[in-house]
Amino acid sequence: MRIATWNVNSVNARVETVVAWLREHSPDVACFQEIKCEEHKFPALAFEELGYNTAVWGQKSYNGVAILSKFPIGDVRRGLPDPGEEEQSRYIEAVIEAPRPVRVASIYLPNGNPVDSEKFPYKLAWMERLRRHAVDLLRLEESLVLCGDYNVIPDPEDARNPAQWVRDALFQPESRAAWRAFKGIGLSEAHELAGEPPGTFTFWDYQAGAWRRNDGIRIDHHFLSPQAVDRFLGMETHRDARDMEKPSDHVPVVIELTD
DNA sequence: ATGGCGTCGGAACGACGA
Repeated sequence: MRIATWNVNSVNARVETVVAWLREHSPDVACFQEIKCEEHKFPALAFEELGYNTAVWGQKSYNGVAILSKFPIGDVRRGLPDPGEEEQSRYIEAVIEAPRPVRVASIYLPNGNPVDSEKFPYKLAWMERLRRHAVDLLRLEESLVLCGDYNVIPDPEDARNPAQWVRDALFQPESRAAWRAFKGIGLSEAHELAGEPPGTFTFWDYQAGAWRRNDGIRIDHHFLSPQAVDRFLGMETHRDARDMEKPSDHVPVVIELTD
């Protein structure tokens, strides 16, 4: 089973690009982030025509996450426990009802910039909520894949030019520590399991020729429970997608598990 | 160098992204 994560940067602005990529690569599951629309404006039909079921948690203009699956989708959860009053659409989880099921979450972690604003503590608090929920999920002892745009650059080797990120929320010591604490509850990172080399980036800014200069960062991650690690076969970071017509600024990352 | 570039809402340009 192949499971993709992709921050699509508006699913409606990008639908032709996204459909073209799905048609070519046909992952069993695709987790989207930043769909930037409410559920009634999600182009479900375009994906159903490719054989996907969909589960969506959207909001107007910003954020929004979705899960596409060629298998039936069950046990959908929208949002983390303990939501605030105006909870942003950043987390959706579901069970992919394959012969050997996998619980999958599509995660759009807050950016947190600027660091001296209320957005940075919001990011850190959200990461702690995610960590606590993941502890509960691990107790289920299932095949579990928590993937998405984590908006964290884990290590200097995950940026072409780490110095330009030192004042950025994505590379703050607190963000990186929260990322390690999350991983430390007993999750494994696909990037490490696959032995991807340094310089495997997943995001390049639209601005200033970042793609042309390969000025990228690695911020889109898959985390696996021990039961999913046992099924891990490999991964692909789809760098070529950054050269598609009307590309997202992120590229898809795909892991493969045994069926 | 906080700008570039892209998207949204709503009909100009500010908010937001990373």
